[in-house]
Amino acid sequence: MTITEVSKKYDISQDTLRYYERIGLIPAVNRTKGGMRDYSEESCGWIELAKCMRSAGIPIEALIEYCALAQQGDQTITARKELLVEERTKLLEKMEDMKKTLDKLNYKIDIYEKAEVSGVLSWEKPNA
Amino acid sequence: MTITEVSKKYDISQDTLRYYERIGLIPAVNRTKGGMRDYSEESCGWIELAKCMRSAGIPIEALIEYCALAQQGDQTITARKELLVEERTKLLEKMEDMKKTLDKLNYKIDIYEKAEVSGVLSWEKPNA
DNA sequence: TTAACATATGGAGTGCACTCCAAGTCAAGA
DNA sequence: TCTTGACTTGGAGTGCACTCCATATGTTAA
Repeated sequence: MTITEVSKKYDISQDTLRYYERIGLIPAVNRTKGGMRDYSEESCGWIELAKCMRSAGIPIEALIEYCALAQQGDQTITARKELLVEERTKLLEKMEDMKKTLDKLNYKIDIYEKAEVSGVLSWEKPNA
Repeated sequence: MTITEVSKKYDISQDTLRYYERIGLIPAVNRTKGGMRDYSEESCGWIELAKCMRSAGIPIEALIEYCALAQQGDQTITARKELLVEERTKLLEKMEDMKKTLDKLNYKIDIYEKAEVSGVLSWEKPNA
């Protein structure tokens, strides 16, 4: 696959794809004789993984380390697992924060909806 | 309350507290005759709200707009509600992304745990 | 009063994650 | 072959959200 195809398939800019490869967030991509990138099935797998992890805010640093470990073979299985467990813990914490914020948002939206009917907001607490 | 007290109470740096006020993410804080900040109960409510919203990644821009609207009185109730609804939608989308990532993380961790026992990882798919 | 410390301001600097650009190379159709 | 457009690299620039700094002024205990 060309970079244009991969870019469209995963909705990631070509600049970002090149950037990810340059910093080692994904392993080096195969090239044609001319030097153009030719994404294999496996490269696409890495792109998909990168997109998924980044969409959840997993830091670039952690993903670079994961990629480096993965390229060192089976003796890094434990290290990789620990890295993922650590990121999972952080992710769970973030999700809890977001749940709390969601509750607050729901509460405030509810108040505003009632206020739209009654016309006043005097009973709103700023920190509710 | 002094800025030091508020900083400790909400675990936000004094720099960040001043920054939030300067950019209008919270309304102006009362001052003593000498010009020092004297946080009221209401100011603390705003700080708490800011902390909660920011911890979920709600962008600064949106919070500045919300704060500006809130200071204009009851005629901005609908606008404020719409702003919150929009942010809630984005938050929900982010939470879904995170859920997907969590599932993938769980799946991969599970694979690594099994591999630790069997000693090989040959059956791992990169994009699983 | 005076030393020591807290707080004020405006502006510069940082870290992260892209994103854009210039200059050159490769590839495919007329 | 020539033109057009896709692709290459290294490096500079951007946007967001702080974070730090220098200098000055306020506050408090001795």
